[in-house]
Amino acid sequence: MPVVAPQPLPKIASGIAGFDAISKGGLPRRRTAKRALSLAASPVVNSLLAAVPRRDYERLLPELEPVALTYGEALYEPGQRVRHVYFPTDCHVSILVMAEGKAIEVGLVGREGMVGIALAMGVEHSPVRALVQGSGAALRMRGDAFLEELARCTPLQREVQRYAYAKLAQARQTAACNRFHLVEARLARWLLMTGDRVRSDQFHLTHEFLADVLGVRRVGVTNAAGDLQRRKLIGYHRGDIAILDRGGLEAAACSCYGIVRNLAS
Amino acid sequence: MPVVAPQPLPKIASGIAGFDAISKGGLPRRRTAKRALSLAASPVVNSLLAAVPRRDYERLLPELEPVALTYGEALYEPGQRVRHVYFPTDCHVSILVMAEGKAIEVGLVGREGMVGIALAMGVEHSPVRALVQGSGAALRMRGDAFLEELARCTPLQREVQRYAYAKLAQARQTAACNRFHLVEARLARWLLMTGDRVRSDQFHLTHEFLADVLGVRRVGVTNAAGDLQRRKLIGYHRGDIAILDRGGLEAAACSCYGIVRNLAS
DNA sequence: CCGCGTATGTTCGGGAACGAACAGAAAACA
DNA sequence: TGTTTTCTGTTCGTTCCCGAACATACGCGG
Repeated sequence: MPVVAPQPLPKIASGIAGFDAISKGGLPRRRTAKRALSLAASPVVNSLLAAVPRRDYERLLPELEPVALTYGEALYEPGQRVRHVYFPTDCHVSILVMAEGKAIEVGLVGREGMVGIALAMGVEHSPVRALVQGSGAALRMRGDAFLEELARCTPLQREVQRYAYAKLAQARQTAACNRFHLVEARLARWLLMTGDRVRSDQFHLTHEFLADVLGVRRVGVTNAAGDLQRRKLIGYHRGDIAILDRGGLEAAACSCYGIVRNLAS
Repeated sequence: MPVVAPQPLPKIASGIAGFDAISKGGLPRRRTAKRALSLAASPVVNSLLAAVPRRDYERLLPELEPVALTYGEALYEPGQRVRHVYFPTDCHVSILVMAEGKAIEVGLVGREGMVGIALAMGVEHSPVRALVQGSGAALRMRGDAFLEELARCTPLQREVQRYAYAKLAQARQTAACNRFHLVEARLARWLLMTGDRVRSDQFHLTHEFLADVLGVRRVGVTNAAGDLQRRKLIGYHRGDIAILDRGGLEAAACSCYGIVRNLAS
């Protein structure tokens, strides 16, 4: 079976590792992000939460539960009721549409966004699968608490809505991309996007997993990746992928990379 | 050139034709739709507007300008500022993503929705092209007036948000569909969806136009359509398309048809 | 250090769609 | 009426990707 099987529920972070590891990162902060509020003695590293004014944030804080998400964990399954929303702080999550046993990625969420927009838009059941793709920390919140806060806090509402629209635009671009672009270009785009999310040029991903998110055969990934490697754009070894030549990889990727990145604004 | 060239601005309806033609239709009304308010002496036939309570609606009415949209007219071009939102009452509009000279449809809007969600979500410039695909009547509203009303009217806000999420889900499903399904199945789905929008089994569309919305060559459409015709599922003649066997066509279409229809709820 | 699971590489035949080009036929127009 | 435009049908060689199957290589646990 290609995609990792669903697992029980996310475990509580066993040591909030990663939280302070990020704080030194050069994340371009949002306007309201200069507060240094203490959640485990670290600043707010999720862009959406960073939009919440200090006063509101303090009320909201006890509702935010730090969790450690691990590779392969499914946060939502299609048709399931959405009980929690997640704000990644140091991990990223794939949004997958399932069709006839196959899967394909239609969105990617990192610390710039949230998982569970459906709730914010008045929809209680997720039509998609949300799969943790890069292990790490996130903040989890109960659905009803989130909705309450959303109703109360206009800045958060604004940010969430803009983010939701970015997701829409991203999904639309992906629809076009899936139709027009070759596997190799799509692979390159996807590696770049993942690199952006993990803020590193190295990460761990098997061809099998890549085949799933791209909606192609594993062999298709092997060929495309092999070609990229021959051209010294990437290197990999048993799942350890490294971006060697970012510029070259961007040239190999389709224009959708730049378009989607700009959409996220 | 495949897609019809952009045109100036929509003209004002020269005789509000179509408005009363619809009123007898058996549209499944929304819960709040039993009011019989008079806009050109006819009830509200747009589902989103139907969510507006009577009191708010009366204030909103003068802002709604009836316009006649004609086939091929572009309501938005990519990158353009969104000045108006449109509520189709008796027409439908394609949302297209442009990529390298080619186009592909990523959404379809009829009387169940609106064109210009971007504005409602806090985004001022449309990343997509909105092309009138079935001529007919719509209600147009200035962007700022719409935003004002949105802020004031919670029921409208709710409906618009749910609709926006439906659009997101639709775009995602389309992304998967574009990747996995054959031209013939996608064509069948698309004909069914259009039939739903125009509430008829007959409409006018050339192969050339179909090729554009499906993102394939015209020849691809000719072949697929020829096959569907041979199987007596559809009939056509120089752009006049008729669905002959709806059940059969649904069988020929991919499951995305049912999925997307249910999402629209 | 052996074996087995996981990850990657390679091959083969086949099908769907592509780009390009041309032909016929119906409608629109002059 | 004849001419032009629009719409549809058909062909050809090519490319990309598919499904299936098999071969190798690494690394962990016994």
